[in-house]
Amino acid sequence: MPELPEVETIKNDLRKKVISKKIKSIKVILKRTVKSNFNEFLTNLLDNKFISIERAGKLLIFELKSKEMFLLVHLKMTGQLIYSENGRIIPGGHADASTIKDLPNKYTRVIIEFCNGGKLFFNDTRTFGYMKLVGKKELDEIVSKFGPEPGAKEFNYKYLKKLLNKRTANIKSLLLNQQLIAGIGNIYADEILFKAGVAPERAANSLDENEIKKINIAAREILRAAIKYRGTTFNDYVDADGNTGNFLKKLKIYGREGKKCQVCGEIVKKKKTAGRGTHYCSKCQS
DNA sequence: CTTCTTGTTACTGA
DNA sequence: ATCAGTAACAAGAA
Repeated sequence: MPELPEVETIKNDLRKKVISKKIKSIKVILKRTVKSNFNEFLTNLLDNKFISIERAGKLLIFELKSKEMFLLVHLKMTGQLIYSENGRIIPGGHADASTIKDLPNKYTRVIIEFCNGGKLFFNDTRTFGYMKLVGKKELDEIVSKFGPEPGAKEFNYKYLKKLLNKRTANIKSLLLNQQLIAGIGNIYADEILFKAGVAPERAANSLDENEIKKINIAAREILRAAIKYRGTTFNDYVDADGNTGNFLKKLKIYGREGKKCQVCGEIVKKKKTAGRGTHYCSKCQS
């Protein structure tokens, strides 16, 4: 489940690999993955090059050199973007062994080939992810809908307080709302609330100053640490070299249902909140 | 066989 | 406007 730290890792990896390389060919294996007009998609990308890669929440934005066009890539739950040269994955200089053996594989939906022979594989088991070409105006509309990211200056106590004050919804659903805060998904929402000591079902407007501050700080710290560890691989996530992330072993609550809480020893529980599987410690979180 | 998994959008009824 | 719940999308794991 790529969330902000995973998409950030891929972005940083790909910047070193595909910027300024001329696009030689595009192979669209599953048409439905490409949300743009098919011929437009091809003609705008061919012989073009990416000049920058940015990220808004969980959305990747590849800026194209000509025509002020942008390639958007959303990985949704199972999407992967893996770059390889000469059929081999180029190690990015970090420890974990690659989990990807064969490329393309049965889940490869799009291949972008560059003039140096390098290929960018878009794999996606469940095919919810997409690629889409947009102009500047449409890009701005999309990006303007995202709330501030936990790492941004605007994401401070004042912002959070104002946001939560007037809302009765449970805090977890608001952490997951990309229009309010961009980049948090199910794994990090649970981790943030555990670290903050706040129960996921608490009504946002019932949180006191101290709890809001704790959530604010926990969000910043957990996402920063997860980026440092190159993200969490729970199921499908790999970085641009096909390597798994290293934050899984740092998770304190997500996926630990039935195990002992690492802080107090209570059994970690799981239930559905905000429509998602939600892990929590009934002793540490209230 | 059923149930569960999740990012996002859409829809319902409150 | 906000909210909780659900479906949809899809494919695999358990």
